[in-house]
Amino acid sequence: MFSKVLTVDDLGSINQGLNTILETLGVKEIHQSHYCDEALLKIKKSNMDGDPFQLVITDLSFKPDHHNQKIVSGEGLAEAIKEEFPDTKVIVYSIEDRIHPIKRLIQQMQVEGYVCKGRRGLQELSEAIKKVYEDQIFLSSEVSGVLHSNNDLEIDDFDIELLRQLSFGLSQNDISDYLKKKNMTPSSLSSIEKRISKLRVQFKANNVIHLVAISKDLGLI
Amino acid sequence: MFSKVLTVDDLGSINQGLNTILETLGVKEIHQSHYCDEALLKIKKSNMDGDPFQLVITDLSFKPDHHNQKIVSGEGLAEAIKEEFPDTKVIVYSIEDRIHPIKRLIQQMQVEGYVCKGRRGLQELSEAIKKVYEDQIFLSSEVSGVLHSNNDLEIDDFDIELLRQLSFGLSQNDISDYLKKKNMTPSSLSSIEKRISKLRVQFKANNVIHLVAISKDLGLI
DNA sequence: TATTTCCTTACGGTTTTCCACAAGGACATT
DNA sequence: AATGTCCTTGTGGAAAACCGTAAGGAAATA
Repeated sequence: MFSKVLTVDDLGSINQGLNTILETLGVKEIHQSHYCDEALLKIKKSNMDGDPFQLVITDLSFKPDHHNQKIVSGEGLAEAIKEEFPDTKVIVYSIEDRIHPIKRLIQQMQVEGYVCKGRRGLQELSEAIKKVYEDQIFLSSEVSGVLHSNNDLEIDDFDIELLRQLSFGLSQNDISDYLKKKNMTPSSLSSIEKRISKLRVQFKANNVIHLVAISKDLGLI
Repeated sequence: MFSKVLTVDDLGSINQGLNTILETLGVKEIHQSHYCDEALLKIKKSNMDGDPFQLVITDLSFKPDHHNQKIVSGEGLAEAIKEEFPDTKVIVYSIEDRIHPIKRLIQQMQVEGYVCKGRRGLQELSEAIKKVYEDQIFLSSEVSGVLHSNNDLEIDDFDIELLRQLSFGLSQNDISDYLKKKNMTPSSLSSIEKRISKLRVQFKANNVIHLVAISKDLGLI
């Protein structure tokens, strides 16, 4: 079993349930952080000392504070960890149950596990830790369909940016001008119409309002 | 101090931090529920037995389950409690930090306190319990501006319904027809345009897409 | 009763979105 | 070189949204 684990959340108190799980599994050293920046520092230090954390368990959402933090979310933390210390295993443990952000964590950030907080959260977290220790990926039963549902596989960064600009209230003409100014392609009004139309078909949206609402519900934007 | 308190969340394990707070404050009887329906049953029973819960502390979001529940959210639970047992104090303790849902809890549901989960969550919860015991209302510092910001005071149920229908992809014409069919007033296309225009001004939205996006961010819909 | 105010409804004109079709260019295959 | 495919861009017309103006009606006020 892992011998040195870091847990990161913004509870402001020790997370007793989580600690108990880790102790039960035989983890010797259990450390805690309440801030992402502090967590990353601890991880760096442990690596410099030659005694790195083998596993990091982090929440996703951290409330802002009077302290200004560079990293403000578990997603950012996961990204930073995987960039600098790709061998450190990461399990994300959060209330989030929307497909897209989780897919992003697994596919882009390459985290080893995702567990939904909730009724079976701690049980699943225990399973997740065991699986990850055996070099497997673990996904909560609630979101196990994430990797197979190729519903939004063909949605690229351009689409996301398009949806974001739309949700900011730009007209399709505005977006076209914006893209032309930045010399990005495609930028024609016609192309933008086409993309939006494609997205609307994919998400079965009646119009752009509906499309943006769906995108927000899915956590796409 | 309260002597009999019920806590409701879907953690699936005892919430040790919360229990400790309650014990420290001198609460004798601490009960727990993991489902809203079960919580309401316990409250009913305690009232029938002549030994009612004096305070209920509940989360807002409960993950659905294989059990089908009548009440699926803390908001519904608060509503049911206040309807049937208006003397029972209710404090909501949740991650939610959007203004509107919280305003709704305080103003519509008449709950006595709202505490944001987060860094200072448990400390604030302790303060909240003491305040509520003294017949005062308590709001987390994060959301203390809620009651004064009269930004959306003049938004009524019609507006909400309008925004919801828009987010479902109905055209303004569709909505007009829908309202006419239900003999609801106003129902004319012109009135709908007017309402939407008013909302757009209030929220400084460039178009309906923007308006719906903002409404979703605020938790209005 | 007369007046004011507010809300609903209607109408016309402009802008934007929606949609089908078509032309041009980049790239790979034959 | 010729062909086909994919992507980008353009065009035109119908539908919907946007915006100002105005008429009608209900309730409150004088």
